[in-house]
Amino acid sequence: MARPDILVVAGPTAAGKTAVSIAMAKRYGGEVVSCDSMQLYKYMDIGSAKPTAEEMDGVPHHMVGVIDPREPFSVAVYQEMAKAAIADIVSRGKLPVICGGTGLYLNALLYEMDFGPSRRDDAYRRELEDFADKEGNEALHARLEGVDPAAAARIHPNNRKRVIRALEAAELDGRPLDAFESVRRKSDSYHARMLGITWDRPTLYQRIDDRVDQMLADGLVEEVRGLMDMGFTSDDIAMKGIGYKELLDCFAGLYPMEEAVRLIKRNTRHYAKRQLTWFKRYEEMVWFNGSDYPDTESWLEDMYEWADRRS
RNA sequence: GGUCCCGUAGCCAAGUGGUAAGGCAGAGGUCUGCAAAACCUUUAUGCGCCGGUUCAAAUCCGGCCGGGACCU
Repeated sequence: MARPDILVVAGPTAAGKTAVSIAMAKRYGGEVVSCDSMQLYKYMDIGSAKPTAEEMDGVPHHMVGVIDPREPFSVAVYQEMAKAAIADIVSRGKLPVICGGTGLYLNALLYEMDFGPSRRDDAYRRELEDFADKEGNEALHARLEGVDPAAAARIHPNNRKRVIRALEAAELDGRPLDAFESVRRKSDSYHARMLGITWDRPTLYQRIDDRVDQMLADGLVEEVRGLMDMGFTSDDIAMKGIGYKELLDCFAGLYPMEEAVRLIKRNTRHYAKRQLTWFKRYEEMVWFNGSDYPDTESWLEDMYEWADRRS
């Protein structure tokens, strides 16, 4: 049985992944599998820039609005669910179009990442957190050095989250993170064609600013208020998303609305930059820079041509 | 016209004689269970301009330019 082909559309936020992935799905008889850590959640529509029913234009979408923000979620769960969705699409003879903004989640599909049984232990994490508060980051890092020297060498002592996760894996799971490195290779489950979309930096940043303004005009404030009414607080993981956390802090009286908007734009720019750094690592990715084209049509035309050639 | 204060990176800003803190923005990067997260690296041969004093000046002196306050 031939490996199923999948098409990956990746790029920084606000580049236009949604429109491109839907256009691709329509042209090649595909269905979109979202690879986005925020669009997964229910009730968070405007702030996570979910495609509207109108935008979807009849193209089925998977992994969008399927998780309650209260549920614990992780990349391991994403991997399992997304792979099932891809298998389902392939079984129906359709093309899975992975629309990706979350690098780690994309890696979970493209690489042989074995997460094993769930070993997340919040109590243990808290214990390590307390230890670090009292003894310092260096002391925590030294503990890791004792059980998983390779991981300790890779993780900066200040990166407490990672140090704690590595300790959790080594001490609780008995499987040092370093063991995963050996299986860190390209997955042979899929033959992925990688399409990267981007813009010149100033244009991308302008698009981000404009989109944030649009989200506010579309009712982001009301959406966040609604989530607060449902009982969500800034402690909830899903509320750590850009646009949500700033507005929550604003409502809590930490700063005025004007400042919240400024922070949302700035944080989104930072995020876009990190995404770009992540996606640059995919050498097989072919980039299409929207700034090189006079209009969306010619931009898409070039992508179609590339896709036709590679098919 | 006079008196006083201020002028340090794109922005905020410390530094009052010994060879330019820090923060923000920007740029680059890391990445196997919170990833829209977390973390790392990097940014002034230069302190408004010109001259002087000194072994040594962002720091002291003089002049000029620019901004502000007050007085007439």
